[in-house]
Amino acid sequence: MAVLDIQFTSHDCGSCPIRHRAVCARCDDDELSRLEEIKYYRSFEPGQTVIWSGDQMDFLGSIVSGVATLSQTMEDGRTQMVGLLLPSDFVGRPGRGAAAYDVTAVTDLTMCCFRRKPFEQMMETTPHIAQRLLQMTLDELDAAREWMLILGRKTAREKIASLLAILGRRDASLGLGGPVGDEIAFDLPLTREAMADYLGLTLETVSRQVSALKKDGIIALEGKRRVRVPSYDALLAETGDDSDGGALI
Amino acid sequence: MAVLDIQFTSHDCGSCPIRHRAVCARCDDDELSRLEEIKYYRSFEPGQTVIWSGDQMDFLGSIVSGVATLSQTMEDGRTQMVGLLLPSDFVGRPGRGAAAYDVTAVTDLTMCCFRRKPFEQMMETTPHIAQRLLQMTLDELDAAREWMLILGRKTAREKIASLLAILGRRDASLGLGGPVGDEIAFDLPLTREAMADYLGLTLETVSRQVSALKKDGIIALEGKRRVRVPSYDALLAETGDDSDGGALI
DNA sequence: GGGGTGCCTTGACCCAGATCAACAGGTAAA
DNA sequence: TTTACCTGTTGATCTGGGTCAAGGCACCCC
Repeated sequence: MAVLDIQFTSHDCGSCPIRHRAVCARCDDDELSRLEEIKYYRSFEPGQTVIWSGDQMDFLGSIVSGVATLSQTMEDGRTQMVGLLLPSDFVGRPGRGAAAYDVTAVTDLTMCCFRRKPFEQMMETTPHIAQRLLQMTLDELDAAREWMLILGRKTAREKIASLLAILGRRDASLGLGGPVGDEIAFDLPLTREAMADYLGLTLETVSRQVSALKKDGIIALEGKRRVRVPSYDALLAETGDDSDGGALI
Repeated sequence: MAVLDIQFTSHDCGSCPIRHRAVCARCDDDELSRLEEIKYYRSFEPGQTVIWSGDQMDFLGSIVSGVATLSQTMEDGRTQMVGLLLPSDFVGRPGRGAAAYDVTAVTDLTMCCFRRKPFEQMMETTPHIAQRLLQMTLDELDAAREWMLILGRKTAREKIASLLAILGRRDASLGLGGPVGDEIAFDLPLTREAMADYLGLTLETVSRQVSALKKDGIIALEGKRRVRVPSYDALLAETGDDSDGGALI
Protein backbone atom coordinates (compact mmCIF):
# COMPACT_ATOMS: atom_id res chain seq x y z
CA MET A 1 0.00 0.00 0.00
CA ALA A 2 1.37 3.39 -0.90
CA VAL A 3 2.01 5.88 1.83
CA LEU A 4 0.39 9.24 1.91
CA ASP A 5 2.73 11.50 -0.01
CA ILE A 6 1.77 15.11 -0.28
CA GLN A 7 4.50 16.81 -2.21
CA PHE A 8 4.52 20.52 -2.78
CA THR A 9 6.37 19.95 -5.98
CA SER A 10 5.78 21.40 -9.39
CA HIS A 11 5.44 19.13 -12.36
CA ASP A 12 3.46 19.37 -15.52
CA CYS A 13 0.75 16.76 -15.74
CA GLY A 14 -2.11 18.44 -17.47
CA SER A 15 -4.20 20.96 -15.63
CA CYS A 16 -2.80 20.49 -12.13
CA PRO A 17 0.80 21.65 -11.79
CA ILE A 18 1.05 20.46 -8.21
CA ARG A 19 1.24 16.81 -7.38
CA HIS A 20 -0.91 15.84 -4.45
CA ARG A 21 -0.71 12.13 -4.26
CA ALA A 22 -2.87 11.35 -1.30
CA VAL A 23 -3.03 7.63 -1.04
CA CYS A 24 -2.69 6.02 2.32
CA ALA A 25 -3.34 2.68 3.91
CA ARG A 26 -4.87 4.20 6.97
CA CYS A 27 -6.00 7.61 5.84
CA ASP A 28 -9.03 8.26 3.76
CA ASP A 29 -8.51 8.35 0.04
CA ASP A 30 -10.77 11.30 -0.38
CA GLU A 31 -8.24 13.51 1.38
CA LEU A 32 -7.11 14.01 -2.18
CA SER A 33 -10.40 15.48 -3.29
CA ARG A 34 -10.52 17.61 -0.16
CA LEU A 35 -7.16 19.13 -1.06
CA GLU A 36 -8.36 19.74 -4.61
CA GLU A 37 -11.47 21.35 -3.23
CA ILE A 38 -9.74 24.06 -1.23
CA LYS A 39 -7.05 25.03 -3.66
CA TYR A 40 -6.84 27.85 -6.17
CA TYR A 41 -4.17 29.57 -8.23
CA ARG A 42 -2.77 33.08 -8.17
CA SER A 43 -0.43 34.78 -10.61
CA PHE A 44 1.88 37.71 -10.07
CA GLU A 45 4.13 39.88 -12.19
CA PRO A 46 7.75 40.78 -11.49
CA GLY A 47 8.00 43.33 -8.70
CA GLN A 48 4.48 42.69 -7.50
CA THR A 49 4.04 42.16 -3.78
CA VAL A 50 2.29 38.94 -2.85
CA ILE A 51 1.81 40.01 0.74
CA TRP A 52 3.12 42.65 3.12
CA SER A 53 4.54 41.82 6.50
CA GLY A 54 1.78 42.13 9.09
CA ASP A 55 -1.05 41.58 6.64
CA GLN A 56 -3.62 38.93 7.27
CA MET A 57 -2.79 35.87 5.23
CA ASP A 58 -5.87 33.78 4.54
CA PHE A 59 -4.01 31.17 2.54
CA LEU A 60 -1.00 28.88 2.58
CA GLY A 61 0.54 27.60 -0.57
CA SER A 62 3.47 26.67 -2.67
CA ILE A 63 5.33 28.14 -5.60
CA VAL A 64 4.43 26.53 -8.91
CA SER A 65 6.71 28.55 -11.16
CA GLY A 66 8.88 31.62 -10.88
CA VAL A 67 10.89 33.12 -8.04
CA ALA A 68 9.78 35.11 -5.02
CA THR A 69 11.63 36.61 -2.09
CA LEU A 70 10.93 36.83 1.62
CA SER A 71 12.32 40.01 3.11
CA GLN A 72 12.39 42.20 6.17
CA THR A 73 12.75 45.98 6.09
CA MET A 74 13.82 48.28 8.92
CA GLU A 75 12.05 51.61 9.16
CA ASP A 76 15.07 53.47 7.82
CA GLY A 77 14.91 51.40 4.65
CA ARG A 78 17.64 48.82 5.24
CA THR A 79 16.30 45.54 3.95
CA GLN A 80 17.48 41.97 4.34
CA MET A 81 16.21 39.10 2.29
CA VAL A 82 15.54 36.12 4.55
CA GLY A 83 14.24 33.60 2.07
CA LEU A 84 14.42 32.83 -1.61
CA LEU A 85 11.34 30.98 -2.79
CA LEU A 86 11.73 28.72 -5.78
CA PRO A 87 9.28 26.26 -7.34
CA SER A 88 7.99 23.70 -4.80
CA ASP A 89 8.78 25.93 -1.81
CA PHE A 90 6.04 26.37 0.75
CA VAL A 91 4.73 29.81 1.70
CA GLY A 92 3.06 30.76 4.94
CA ARG A 93 2.99 29.46 8.44
CA PRO A 94 0.36 27.02 9.64
CA GLY A 95 -1.15 28.35 12.84
CA ARG A 96 -0.38 32.00 12.27
CA GLY A 97 -2.65 34.29 10.31
CA ALA A 98 -0.38 37.33 10.03
CA ALA A 99 2.48 37.38 7.54
CA ALA A 100 5.85 37.89 9.20
CA TYR A 101 7.72 38.96 6.06
CA ASP A 102 7.17 40.75 2.79
CA VAL A 103 6.74 38.31 -0.08
CA THR A 104 7.61 39.75 -3.48
CA ALA A 105 7.56 38.22 -6.93
CA VAL A 106 10.85 38.73 -8.76
CA THR A 107 9.77 36.99 -11.94
CA ASP A 108 6.41 35.98 -13.31
CA LEU A 109 5.05 33.87 -10.48
CA THR A 110 2.33 31.28 -10.09
CA MET A 111 1.31 30.02 -6.69
CA CYS A 112 -0.98 27.22 -5.70
CA CYS A 113 -2.89 28.40 -2.63
CA PHE A 114 -4.95 26.53 -0.07
CA ARG A 115 -7.52 28.29 2.05
CA ARG A 116 -6.06 28.48 5.53
CA LYS A 117 -8.80 27.14 7.75
CA PRO A 118 -9.61 23.98 5.81
CA PHE A 119 -5.91 23.31 5.24
CA GLU A 120 -5.21 23.58 8.96
CA GLN A 121 -8.16 21.32 9.72
CA MET A 122 -6.80 18.83 7.26
CA MET A 123 -3.41 18.95 8.96
CA GLU A 124 -5.12 17.81 12.14
CA THR A 125 -6.70 14.80 10.53
CA THR A 126 -3.96 13.89 8.03
CA PRO A 127 -0.79 13.37 10.03
CA HIS A 128 1.57 12.99 7.09
CA ILE A 129 1.01 16.59 6.05
CA ALA A 130 2.62 17.77 9.29
CA GLN A 131 5.45 15.27 8.86
CA ARG A 132 6.08 16.45 5.33
CA LEU A 133 5.96 20.11 6.37
CA LEU A 134 8.32 19.35 9.25
CA GLN A 135 10.93 17.97 6.85
CA MET A 136 10.53 20.97 4.55
CA THR A 137 10.80 23.39 7.46
CA LEU A 138 13.91 21.65 8.75
CA ASP A 139 15.44 22.02 5.29
CA GLU A 140 14.62 25.72 5.34
CA LEU A 141 16.17 26.02 8.78
CA ASP A 142 19.37 24.41 7.50
CA ALA A 143 19.41 26.82 4.59
CA ALA A 144 18.87 29.77 6.94
CA ARG A 145 21.79 28.63 9.10
CA GLU A 146 24.08 28.21 6.13
CA TRP A 147 23.03 31.70 5.14
CA MET A 148 23.89 33.01 8.61
CA LEU A 149 27.48 31.83 8.13
CA ILE A 150 27.55 33.64 4.80
CA LEU A 151 26.16 36.85 6.30
CA GLY A 152 28.25 36.83 9.44
CA ARG A 153 31.65 35.58 8.40
CA LYS A 154 32.25 35.65 4.67
CA THR A 155 33.95 38.33 2.58
CA ALA A 156 32.07 40.05 -0.22
CA ARG A 157 33.78 37.86 -2.83
CA GLU A 158 32.95 34.69 -0.90
CA LYS A 159 29.37 35.86 -0.50
CA ILE A 160 28.90 36.34 -4.23
CA ALA A 161 30.56 33.01 -4.99
CA SER A 162 28.32 31.29 -2.41
CA LEU A 163 25.17 32.78 -3.90
CA LEU A 164 26.16 31.78 -7.42
CA ALA A 165 27.03 28.28 -6.20
CA ILE A 166 23.64 27.94 -4.51
CA LEU A 167 21.73 29.19 -7.54
CA GLY A 168 23.81 27.05 -9.86
CA ARG A 169 23.38 23.95 -7.77
CA ARG A 170 19.66 24.52 -7.45
CA ASP A 171 19.32 24.87 -11.20
CA ALA A 172 21.51 21.85 -11.82
CA SER A 173 19.52 19.69 -9.41
CA LEU A 174 16.36 20.67 -11.25
CA GLY A 175 17.95 19.36 -14.40
CA LEU A 176 18.14 22.77 -16.03
CA GLY A 177 21.92 22.94 -16.06
CA GLY A 178 24.75 20.56 -16.69
CA PRO A 179 26.23 18.11 -14.20
CA VAL A 180 27.76 19.56 -11.06
CA GLY A 181 31.55 19.52 -10.99
CA ASP A 182 31.83 20.61 -14.58
CA GLU A 183 30.58 23.60 -16.53
CA ILE A 184 27.13 24.86 -15.65
CA ALA A 185 25.10 27.81 -16.83
CA PHE A 186 21.99 29.45 -15.48
CA ASP A 187 19.98 32.66 -15.45
CA LEU A 188 20.30 34.98 -12.49
CA PRO A 189 16.75 35.49 -11.26
CA LEU A 190 17.83 38.46 -9.14
CA THR A 191 18.81 42.05 -9.83
CA ARG A 192 22.08 43.35 -8.37
CA GLU A 193 20.05 45.10 -5.70
CA ALA A 194 18.23 41.89 -4.74
CA MET A 195 21.57 40.06 -4.59
CA ALA A 196 22.82 42.81 -2.28
CA ASP A 197 19.76 42.43 -0.05
CA TYR A 198 20.36 38.69 0.00
CA LEU A 199 23.99 39.00 1.02
CA GLY A 200 24.01 42.03 3.29
CA LEU A 201 26.00 44.10 0.81
CA THR A 202 25.39 47.18 -1.34
CA LEU A 203 24.58 46.84 -5.00
CA GLU A 204 27.85 48.59 -5.92
CA THR A 205 29.86 45.98 -4.04
CA VAL A 206 27.88 43.20 -5.72
CA SER A 207 28.61 44.69 -9.11
CA ARG A 208 32.30 45.08 -8.36
CA GLN A 209 32.70 41.53 -7.06
CA VAL A 210 30.78 40.04 -9.97
CA SER A 211 33.11 41.94 -12.29
CA ALA A 212 36.12 40.68 -10.34
CA LEU A 213 34.97 37.04 -10.59
CA LYS A 214 34.46 37.60 -14.30
CA LYS A 215 37.94 39.12 -14.71
CA ASP A 216 39.42 36.14 -12.85
CA GLY A 217 37.68 33.69 -15.17
CA ILE A 218 35.56 32.07 -12.42
CA ILE A 219 32.38 33.04 -14.24
CA ALA A 220 31.46 34.39 -17.66
CA LEU A 221 28.50 36.65 -18.30
CA GLU A 222 26.34 36.37 -21.38
CA GLY A 223 24.32 39.55 -21.08
CA LYS A 224 23.76 40.86 -17.56
CA ARG A 225 21.76 37.94 -16.29
CA ARG A 226 23.06 34.75 -17.91
CA VAL A 227 25.93 33.20 -15.98
CA ARG A 228 28.24 30.51 -17.28
CA VAL A 229 30.51 28.77 -14.80
CA PRO A 230 33.38 27.00 -16.60
CA SER A 231 34.25 24.97 -13.50
CA TYR A 232 31.81 24.54 -10.67
CA ASP A 233 34.64 23.28 -8.48
CA ALA A 234 36.61 26.48 -9.08
CA LEU A 235 33.52 28.45 -8.04
CA LEU A 236 33.18 26.34 -4.89
CA ALA A 237 36.80 27.07 -4.06
CA GLU A 238 35.90 30.76 -3.95
CA THR A 239 33.10 30.26 -1.43
CA GLY A 240 35.42 29.63 1.50
CA ASP A 241 33.48 26.47 2.37
CA ASP A 242 35.20 23.16 2.82
CA SER A 243 35.20 21.17 -0.35
CA ASP A 244 32.05 19.12 0.26
CA GLY A 245 30.11 21.91 -1.38
CA GLY A 246 27.73 21.81 1.51
CA ALA A 247 25.90 25.01 0.62
CA LEU A 248 22.23 24.43 1.27
CA ILE A 249 19.12 26.23 0.26
CA MET B 1 -10.91 15.04 26.41
CA ALA B 2 -7.42 16.41 26.68
CA VAL B 3 -5.28 16.60 23.60
CA LEU B 4 -1.93 14.94 23.30
CA ASP B 5 0.52 17.56 24.39
CA ILE B 6 4.15 16.63 24.35
CA GLN B 7 6.04 19.64 25.53
CA PHE B 8 9.80 19.78 25.55
CA THR B 9 9.67 22.15 28.45
CA SER B 10 11.68 22.14 31.63
CA HIS B 11 9.95 22.35 34.94
CA ASP B 12 10.78 21.00 38.33
CA CYS B 13 8.42 18.27 39.40
CA GLY B 14 10.54 15.81 41.24
CA SER B 15 12.74 13.44 39.36
CA CYS B 16 11.56 14.18 35.81
CA PRO B 17 12.52 17.64 34.69
CA ILE B 18 10.71 17.29 31.36
CA ARG B 19 6.97 17.38 31.13
CA HIS B 20 5.58 14.80 28.77
CA ARG B 21 1.87 14.97 29.13
CA ALA B 22 0.63 12.32 26.77
CA VAL B 23 -3.08 12.10 27.06
CA CYS B 24 -5.10 11.89 23.93
CA ALA B 25 -8.61 10.95 22.92
CA ARG B 26 -7.47 8.89 19.98
CA CYS B 27 -3.92 8.00 20.80
CA ASP B 28 -2.93 5.40 23.24
CA ASP B 29 -2.30 6.51 26.76
CA ASP B 30 0.73 4.34 27.09
CA GLU B 31 2.59 6.52 24.58
CA LEU B 32 3.60 8.22 27.80
CA SER B 33 5.32 5.18 29.15
CA ARG B 34 6.97 4.54 25.80
CA LEU B 35 8.54 8.00 25.92
CA GLU B 36 9.70 7.37 29.47
CA GLU B 37 11.17 4.09 28.35
CA ILE B 38 13.49 5.49 25.70
CA LYS B 39 14.73 8.55 27.50
CA TYR B 40 17.88 9.17 29.48
CA TYR B 41 19.82 12.15 30.78
CA ARG B 42 23.23 13.53 29.97
CA SER B 43 25.21 16.24 31.71
CA PHE B 44 27.98 18.43 30.38
CA GLU B 45 30.39 20.99 31.75
CA PRO B 46 31.07 24.46 30.37
CA GLY B 47 33.16 24.28 27.22
CA GLN B 48 32.44 20.60 26.69
CA THR B 49 31.37 19.60 23.21
CA VAL B 50 28.09 17.69 23.06
CA ILE B 51 28.61 16.66 19.49
CA TRP B 52 30.81 17.59 16.54
CA SER B 53 29.43 18.47 13.14
CA GLY B 54 29.42 15.35 11.00
CA ASP B 55 29.34 12.92 13.92
CA GLN B 56 26.70 10.28 14.09
CA MET B 57 23.98 11.39 16.45
CA ASP B 58 22.09 8.46 17.93
CA PHE B 59 19.76 10.59 20.00
CA LEU B 60 17.40 13.52 19.86
CA GLY B 61 16.56 15.55 22.89
CA SER B 62 15.89 18.77 24.63
CA ILE B 63 17.73 21.09 26.95
CA VAL B 64 16.68 20.70 30.57
CA SER B 65 18.94 23.31 32.11
CA GLY B 66 21.88 25.42 31.02
CA VAL B 67 22.89 26.96 27.72
CA ALA B 68 24.41 25.41 24.62
CA THR B 69 25.38 26.79 21.24
CA LEU B 70 25.04 25.52 17.71
CA SER B 71 27.92 26.68 15.55
CA GLN B 72 29.65 26.29 12.22
CA THR B 73 33.36 26.70 11.66
CA MET B 74 35.17 27.34 8.38
CA GLU B 75 38.49 25.60 7.90
CA ASP B 76 40.44 28.81 8.45
CA GLY B 77 38.86 29.12 11.89
CA ARG B 78 36.14 31.69 11.29
CA THR B 79 33.15 30.53 13.26
CA GLN B 80 29.52 31.59 13.26
CA MET B 81 27.04 30.63 15.91
CA VAL B 82 23.77 29.61 14.25
CA GLY B 83 21.69 28.69 17.25
CA LEU B 84 21.51 29.44 20.94
CA LEU B 85 19.95 26.56 22.86
CA LEU B 86 18.16 27.42 26.06
CA PRO B 87 16.03 25.22 28.33
CA SER B 88 13.15 23.54 26.47
CA ASP B 89 14.88 23.86 23.06
CA PHE B 90 15.00 20.76 20.93
CA VAL B 91 18.29 19.34 19.68
CA GLY B 92 18.79 17.20 16.62
CA ARG B 93 16.96 16.56 13.42
CA PRO B 94 14.44 13.75 13.05
CA GLY B 95 15.29 11.77 9.96
CA ARG B 96 18.98 12.64 9.83
CA GLY B 97 21.61 10.74 11.74
CA ALA B 98 24.58 13.04 11.17
CA ALA B 99 24.94 16.24 13.15
CA ALA B 100 25.08 19.32 10.93
CA TYR B 101 26.59 21.66 13.53
CA ASP B 102 28.86 21.65 16.52
CA VAL B 103 26.91 21.65 19.77
CA THR B 104 28.82 23.06 22.73
CA ALA B 105 27.83 23.54 26.35
CA VAL B 106 28.54 27.07 27.55
CA THR B 107 27.32 26.52 31.09
CA ASP B 108 26.62 23.39 33.11
CA LEU B 109 24.16 21.60 30.88
CA THR B 110 21.61 18.86 31.33
CA MET B 111 19.88 17.30 28.37
CA CYS B 112 17.03 14.86 28.18
CA CYS B 113 17.76 12.50 25.31
CA PHE B 114 15.62 10.04 23.42
CA ARG B 115 17.10 7.19 21.47
CA ARG B 116 16.71 8.09 17.82
CA LYS B 117 15.14 5.01 16.30
CA PRO B 118 12.34 4.51 18.82
CA PHE B 119 11.65 8.22 18.91
CA GLU B 120 11.31 8.35 15.13
CA GLN B 121 9.08 5.30 15.18
CA MET B 122 6.94 7.01 17.77
CA MET B 123 6.70 10.09 15.57
CA GLU B 124 5.13 7.88 12.92
CA THR B 125 2.46 6.57 15.21
CA THR B 126 1.85 9.63 17.37
CA PRO B 127 0.93 12.46 15.00
CA HIS B 128 0.93 15.24 17.54
CA ILE B 129 4.66 14.90 18.08
CA ALA B 130 5.30 15.97 14.50
CA GLN B 131 2.81 18.80 14.85
CA ARG B 132 4.48 20.02 18.01
CA LEU B 133 7.93 19.75 16.45
CA LEU B 134 6.68 21.61 13.39
CA GLN B 135 5.60 24.54 15.55
CA MET B 136 8.93 24.53 17.39
CA THR B 137 10.86 24.37 14.14
CA LEU B 138 8.84 27.23 12.68
CA ASP B 139 9.69 29.28 15.76
CA GLU B 140 13.36 28.49 15.27
CA LEU B 141 13.09 29.47 11.63
CA ASP B 142 11.60 32.82 12.63
CA ALA B 143 14.42 33.32 15.10
CA ALA B 144 16.99 32.46 12.42
CA ARG B 145 15.44 34.98 10.04
CA GLU B 146 15.41 37.72 12.67
CA TRP B 147 19.05 36.85 13.24
CA MET B 148 19.78 37.17 9.52
CA LEU B 149 18.56 40.76 9.62
CA ILE B 150 20.86 41.37 12.58
CA LEU B 151 23.85 39.81 10.83
CA GLY B 152 23.27 41.39 7.45
CA ARG B 153 22.07 44.90 8.15
CA LYS B 154 22.70 46.07 11.68
CA THR B 155 25.60 48.11 13.05
CA ALA B 156 27.79 46.72 15.81
CA ARG B 157 25.97 48.77 18.44
CA GLU B 158 22.57 47.62 17.18
CA LYS B 159 23.80 44.02 17.15
CA ILE B 160 24.86 44.14 20.78
CA ALA B 161 21.61 45.86 21.79
CA SER B 162 19.62 43.23 19.88
CA LEU B 163 21.43 40.36 21.58
CA LEU B 164 20.94 41.87 25.02
CA ALA B 165 17.27 42.49 24.24
CA ILE B 166 16.80 38.90 23.15
CA LEU B 167 18.55 37.49 26.21
CA GLY B 168 16.72 39.86 28.49
CA ARG B 169 13.35 39.08 27.02
CA ARG B 170 14.00 35.37 27.16
CA ASP B 171 14.93 35.59 30.81
CA ALA B 172 11.97 37.83 31.58
CA SER B 173 9.53 35.48 29.85
CA LEU B 174 10.89 32.65 31.95
CA GLY B 175 10.01 34.68 35.00
CA LEU B 176 13.63 35.13 36.04
CA GLY B 177 13.67 38.88 35.47
CA GLY B 178 11.33 41.75 36.05
CA PRO B 179 8.48 42.82 33.78
CA VAL B 180 9.39 43.87 30.26
CA GLY B 181 9.16 47.61 29.62
CA ASP B 182 10.80 48.43 32.90
CA GLU B 183 14.09 47.51 34.55
CA ILE B 184 15.32 44.00 34.00
CA ALA B 185 18.48 42.20 35.00
CA PHE B 186 20.01 38.95 33.88
CA ASP B 187 23.24 37.02 33.66
CA LEU B 188 25.07 36.91 30.36
CA PRO B 189 25.56 33.23 29.62
CA LEU B 190 28.12 34.01 26.91
CA THR B 191 31.74 35.12 26.87
CA ARG B 192 32.66 38.14 24.75
CA GLU B 193 34.06 35.75 22.17
CA ALA B 194 30.81 33.77 22.01
CA MET B 195 28.87 37.00 21.64
CA ALA B 196 31.17 37.93 18.77
CA ASP B 197 30.56 34.55 17.12
CA TYR B 198 26.86 35.09 17.57
CA LEU B 199 26.86 38.53 15.97
CA GLY B 200 29.51 38.22 13.28
CA LEU B 201 31.88 40.60 15.07
CA THR B 202 35.26 40.39 16.78
CA LEU B 203 35.51 40.13 20.53
CA GLU B 204 37.25 43.53 20.68
CA THR B 205 34.30 45.20 18.96
CA VAL B 206 31.90 43.46 21.33
CA SER B 207 33.86 44.70 24.31
CA ARG B 208 33.96 48.26 22.97
CA GLN B 209 30.26 48.41 22.19
CA VAL B 210 29.29 46.93 25.55
CA SER B 211 31.45 49.62 27.18
CA ALA B 212 29.79 52.27 25.02
CA LEU B 213 26.28 51.12 26.00
CA LYS B 214 27.40 51.20 29.62
CA LYS B 215 28.82 54.72 29.26
CA ASP B 216 25.54 55.87 27.69
CA GLY B 217 23.52 54.45 30.58
CA ILE B 218 21.63 51.93 28.47
CA ILE B 219 22.98 49.07 30.57
CA ALA B 220 24.86 48.71 33.83
CA LEU B 221 27.32 45.92 34.55
CA GLU B 222 27.59 44.22 37.93
CA GLY B 223 30.75 42.25 37.44
CA LYS B 224 31.52 41.20 33.89
CA ARG B 225 28.54 38.96 33.40
CA ARG B 226 25.59 40.43 35.27
CA VAL B 227 23.65 42.97 33.20
CA ARG B 228 21.10 45.40 34.55
CA VAL B 229 18.92 47.25 32.04
CA PRO B 230 17.32 50.32 33.66
CA SER B 231 14.83 50.69 30.81
CA TYR B 232 14.07 47.83 28.47
CA ASP B 233 12.39 50.29 26.11
CA ALA B 234 15.55 52.37 25.90
CA LEU B 235 17.46 49.18 25.04
CA LEU B 236 14.93 48.32 22.34
CA ALA B 237 15.37 51.80 20.88
CA GLU B 238 19.05 50.94 20.33
CA THR B 239 18.29 47.77 18.37
CA GLY B 240 17.11 49.63 15.26
CA ASP B 241 13.93 47.54 15.18
CA ASP B 242 10.54 49.14 15.00
CA SER B 243 9.06 49.61 18.40
CA ASP B 244 7.05 46.39 18.61
CA GLY B 245 10.14 44.73 20.03
CA GLY B 246 9.66 41.91 17.59
CA ALA B 247 13.02 40.29 18.20
CA LEU B 248 12.50 36.56 18.21
CA ILE B 249 14.51 33.67 19.43
C1' DG C 1 15.02 61.01 -33.42
C1' DG C 2 14.92 62.55 -28.53
C1' DG C 3 14.24 61.85 -23.89
C1' DG C 4 12.78 58.99 -20.15
C1' DT C 5 13.55 55.20 -16.98
C1' DG C 6 15.57 51.02 -15.08
C1' DC C 7 19.53 48.46 -14.33
C1' DC C 8 24.29 48.16 -14.15
C1' DT C 9 29.26 49.67 -13.90
C1' DT C 10 33.16 52.26 -12.39
C1' DG C 11 35.78 55.80 -9.88
C1' DA C 12 37.06 58.55 -5.67
C1' DC C 13 36.83 58.93 -1.02
C1' DC C 14 35.60 57.71 3.75
C1' DC C 15 34.58 55.26 7.91
C1' DA C 16 33.00 51.29 10.90
C1' DG C 17 34.91 47.64 12.38
C1' DA C 18 39.04 44.43 11.89
C1' DT C 19 43.69 43.76 13.28
C1' DC C 20 47.66 44.09 16.12
C1' DA C 21 49.30 44.99 20.55
C1' DA C 22 49.65 46.07 25.41
C1' DC C 23 47.79 45.50 29.75
C1' DA C 24 44.45 44.58 33.81
C1' DG C 25 42.00 41.70 37.00
C1' DG C 26 40.85 37.01 38.80
C1' DT C 27 41.92 32.51 40.05
C1' DA C 28 44.29 28.42 40.31
C1' DA C 29 48.18 25.64 40.76
C1' DA C 30 53.13 25.21 42.39
C1' DT D 1 54.54 34.42 46.80
C1' DT D 2 55.26 33.57 42.17
C1' DT D 3 53.91 32.09 37.73
C1' DA D 4 50.59 31.00 34.44
C1' DC D 5 46.34 31.29 32.21
C1' DC D 6 41.93 33.02 30.99
C1' DT D 7 38.78 36.66 30.12
C1' DG D 8 38.12 41.22 29.26
C1' DT D 9 39.51 46.21 28.22
C1' DT D 10 41.59 49.81 25.70
C1' DG D 11 44.67 52.09 22.29
C1' DA D 12 46.74 52.67 17.53
C1' DT D 13 46.47 51.68 12.94
C1' DC D 14 44.70 49.57 8.75
C1' DT D 15 41.35 48.14 5.27
C1' DG D 16 37.10 46.10 3.13
C1' DG D 17 33.22 47.59 1.87
C1' DG D 18 30.02 51.64 2.26
C1' DT D 19 28.83 56.15 0.27
C1' DC D 20 28.54 59.56 -3.15
C1' DA D 21 28.80 60.62 -7.82
C1' DA D 22 29.18 60.14 -12.78
C1' DG D 23 28.24 57.74 -16.66
C1' DG D 24 26.78 53.53 -20.00
C1' DC D 25 23.59 50.63 -22.17
C1' DA D 26 18.97 48.75 -23.39
C1' DC D 27 14.40 49.50 -23.88
C1' DC D 28 10.14 52.04 -24.25
C1' DC D 29 7.14 55.85 -25.30
C1' DC D 30 6.28 60.22 -27.38
